[in-house]
This record gives sequence, structure tokens and C-alpha cells, in this order.
Amino acid sequence: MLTGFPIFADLWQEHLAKLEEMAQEIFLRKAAGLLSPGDPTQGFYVVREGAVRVYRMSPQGKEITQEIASPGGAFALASLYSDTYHCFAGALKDSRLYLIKKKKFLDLITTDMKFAAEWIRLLSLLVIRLRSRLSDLTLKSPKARIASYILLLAEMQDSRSITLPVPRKELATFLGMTHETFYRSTRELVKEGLVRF
Amino acid sequence: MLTGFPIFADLWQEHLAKLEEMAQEIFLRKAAGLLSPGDPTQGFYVVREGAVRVYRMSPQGKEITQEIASPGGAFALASLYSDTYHCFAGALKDSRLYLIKKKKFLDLITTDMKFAAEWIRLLSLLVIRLRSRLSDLTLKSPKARIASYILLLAEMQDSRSITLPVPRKELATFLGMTHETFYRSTRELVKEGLVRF
DNA sequence: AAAGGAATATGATTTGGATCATAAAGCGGA
DNA sequence: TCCGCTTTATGATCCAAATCATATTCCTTT
Repeated sequence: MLTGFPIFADLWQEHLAKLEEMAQEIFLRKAAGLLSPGDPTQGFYVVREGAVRVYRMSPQGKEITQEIASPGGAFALASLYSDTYHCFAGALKDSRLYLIKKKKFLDLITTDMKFAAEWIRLLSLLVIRLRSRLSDLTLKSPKARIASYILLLAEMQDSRSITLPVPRKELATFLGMTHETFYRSTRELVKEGLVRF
Repeated sequence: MLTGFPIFADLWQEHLAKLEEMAQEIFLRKAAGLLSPGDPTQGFYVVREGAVRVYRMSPQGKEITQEIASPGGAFALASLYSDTYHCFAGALKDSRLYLIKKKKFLDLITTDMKFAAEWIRLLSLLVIRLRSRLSDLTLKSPKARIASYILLLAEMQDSRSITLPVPRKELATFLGMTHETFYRSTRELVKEGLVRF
């Protein structure tokens, strides 16, 4: 369902060190832009502090949030095989990032067997998540999408009480609906006694 | 936008041989089922002849086609890191497939450097395609989705006249709409003189 | 060649969610 | 602390696409 939340954090504790060696540190102020579609790709990013939102925009200005990367999360993973970025990315808070340079990283995966295997695993899981998001989007109602998203978060933070990683408004576009619909649907869930805020 | 059409065909000509060695051949009659959600994963599949449709279904019976694999195409790629399949899969025509067994394949990618690198590339491109499909789904109108899908097909078959890989009805659910909407929208495209059948 | 079923095609009706509008509540900065 | 912007919150209206209903055409099978 979601991309780039704490999930990555678990995956590569042991590989992070290697990445850090080849990383370039980047600081962003809150609300600063980082990427725009068409920019030539330099590599992918890992969030160390703060939060970054990756999103696309239609010509009419409608947005969809592709992912929200919190500390430990990565984004623009697939940029390694594309000449330009396809999305916008901007900081939601003051943030510290690592930029993992394309060339160096490609060297790493063609050199370090174990790392390559881990990377394959990571991409495979990403594909699975994208696929379910895709089907949720057409198969489930907005309300159901919110519900299962909350359940997922609860599972990931393994607790019955969760902390939303971003303002509700952004979540709406991540789940493919307007913020009005999001507020309304959550209210219904509250009415039904399924959640509380 | 699309998954599992001839795209794969280009990618691994040279690796196909290796895969064939570890493949188990499977024959399917038209309309025969192959996978259901919950089935334990055995590995992923490559289509040699025929065509296979991979789809999900909501409890209410609404369907979304995840991919349509033609000869040279593969599906259930990410199954390697999941215990069970998440989708249905069934043959659209009499088909001949290879099943690439999970374990053997994992051995291969942890042994053959070049292959691992190629596999990473392949998964990365898949991620990119899934991402654009995701944003198209919420950002574009049904008509626009059809239009850009046709353009994509034309590009892939590099010709101004294309052959639809499946009955129109199936395409509709791939593009996230009902078949009625699909017929209506294509008619408009025809009226506007943009396409012909 | 006839029959039966699936795909194609369109019209009529309904509806869920988008859009538009407005306001209260929160919150950061001066 | 006060001001102004952003987020949260809801009501009213609208509309595109889903749903429902029927034909017609095209295969496939016997």
C-alpha cells in the first residue's frame, strides 16, 4: 500500500554504512523543492532527518502523492535506469538527505553480490506494494482505502494507536482522493466507532 | 503504463537460455486457471506461446487486470519474496509457459553477477511503469488513459497501426474502467478522427 | 448451418465523489 | 499576544462514470 515509510528502515541496517560512504549529504529547508520532472537523474535519495514528499501533478494541477519518505526511507529508487526524474519532490520539514550517486551505486551492485541480492529483494517488495496500491485504487472505496491504510500503519508501528506521518491533507492525495472526501470518510469511521483521533 | 507486454522480450534474449535450463514447462488450455490468491508461491512464469491474464478481484467481483503477458513476457515476478500469490492468473488462449522455480532462480541471482544486475534493471523499469500507471489512474480521465495507452502500444510495436493484444473488454479493466466506458470513449476518439478500427 | 455464448455497442438512469463555498480551529512568525 | 496562513471540517451542488438494460454482431462449437 505505501511506499517509503519505515519499511525500508528494517531492510538495510547493515548496508546503510556502505551507502553512507558514497553518499553526498544534502540539507533542505522546509517546503524547499528538490526534484522536478525532466531533471537529469543523479541518483536516489535516503532520508536521514525530516521528511520528503514525492508527487506528480496533472496539467490541471491535480496532485498525487507517490510516497512520503521519513527517516530511513528512500525515494527515486528507480531513477538509476532513467535519464530524467518523473516526479516532483519537496521537503515537508527541514531535512537532511543522502544522495546516492547513480554511477557509484551501479558499481556497487555489480560488485557486491550480497548487496545486489538485497537490492533485488527490496525492489521486489516494492513491486508488490505498488501492485496492491494499484488494485486498491480501482477496487476499493475511498473509505475502505483509508481503513486499510490505517490498519497497515498500525501493523507497521505495531501498536493500536498510531501517529500519522504527515498532515491529513497530504494523506488524501496519497490515497487517491480529495481532502474533503478524506475528512468526511474518517468522520464516518469515527462515527462507526472504528477509530478515534 | 503496461506491464508484461513485449517489453520483456527485448530485455533478456541472452538470459532466456539460462532460464530455460531451470524451467519447468507447463501447458494450459484456453480459459484454464493457473493461480489464485493464497496459493503458495512456486516461482514466476514466462510465456512462450499464447497469453496469460493476471488479475485481482474485489469481494464484489469487480476485476482489475494487472498484466497481460504475451510470448516473451513474464509475470508474478515478485513472487520470489512472497509466500503466497496475490492474484488470479488464467490463460486467454492455449498457452505454453515456463515456470521458473523460486529456489533455483534465487541461486542464480546470488551467483551470476551479470544476471543479478540485469534483474535489477528489469525490476527498476517495472517500478517506473507501475508508478506511471498509478498516477495515470488518478490524474487522467478514462479517455486520456485510453489515448496514452494506444500511443504506448504504437510506440512499442513501432507502427502507426497496432494490434490490440486482447479483447477490448479486458483492456478496460486494465485501464481501470468498465467496458461500457471503454467502448464509449473509443468511439469518441474515433469521432475526433484520432483513431480508427 | 444452426445454436449458444461471448464481445461489441449504446441508450437511460443513478450515484459516489469532485467541486464549490464557507467557516472554525491550529499554528507559526512578527 | 495578535495576525494571517494553513489545516480541518461540513454543507450544497454538480457531473462523469458506474450501473442497469438491450441489441447487435461475431465467434465457436456441435
